[in-house]
Amino acid sequence: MRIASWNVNSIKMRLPIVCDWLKSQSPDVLFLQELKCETDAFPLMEIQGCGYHALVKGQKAYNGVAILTKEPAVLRSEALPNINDSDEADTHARYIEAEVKGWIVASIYLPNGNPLGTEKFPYKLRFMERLAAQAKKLYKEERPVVLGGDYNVIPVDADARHPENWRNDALAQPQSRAHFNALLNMGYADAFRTLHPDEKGAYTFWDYQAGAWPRDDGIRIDHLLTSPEASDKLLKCWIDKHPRGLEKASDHTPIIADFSA
DNA sequence: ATGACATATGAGATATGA
Repeated sequence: MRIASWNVNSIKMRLPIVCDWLKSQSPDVLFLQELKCETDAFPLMEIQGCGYHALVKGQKAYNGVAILTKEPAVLRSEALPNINDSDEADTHARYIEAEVKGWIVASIYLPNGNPLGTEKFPYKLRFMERLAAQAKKLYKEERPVVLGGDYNVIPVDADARHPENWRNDALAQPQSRAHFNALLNMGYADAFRTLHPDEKGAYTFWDYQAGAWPRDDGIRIDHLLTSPEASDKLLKCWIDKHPRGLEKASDHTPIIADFSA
């Protein structure tokens, strides 16, 4: 079982790169984020032409998530539940959950949360609370679960080339990290860190601006979190930097994990 | 340094990203 995640920053702009990557890496499951198109505008025919099924939760202009699978998948959810009935409905397309080959998988586009001091940061933290509640529910099913996506969290300073540049950023705030750690503390594993505990310079995002990519000024914010039943099967986890160097690249690059059976 | 890039929207600038 090969499961990957990639924030493509517009599926329409990235379609040729994504199709090439599907053919070369042949993942069983690929989580996509930042589709930036409505569900009906998703290039379904082209993806099917690459040999994949797609479950899509789109939205006009922003956000948008999908789960691509070789085998047909069954949709489980298109949004995180609210914790309190009084909470207003979340209109952002940031979560989609499915079952495929006995695995529970979810593609997550966690809010960025910047700038601090605006309503965007508490929205990020509330979203993370709702994610934790859903993660706990899935954990109790005692099945292989992979929660993958753009978490928009730099877990520790070692996950940034220049951590000092992120001190006042929502991605590295103690509250953001605490919510991320809550997922680990309830028993999910950060697949990449589990297999590469001391590796430095492992990044999944490089800004378009100021030559961040050629200077390797990156951060690790795309993660695959695995339940114990999935962690037990984890064989390999790596970041494929190649797509970030292509013409018309996304600012994120894929993270991939291989599991036994 | 609220800038540089990139993308979507809509048809010119503005919102969003991280």
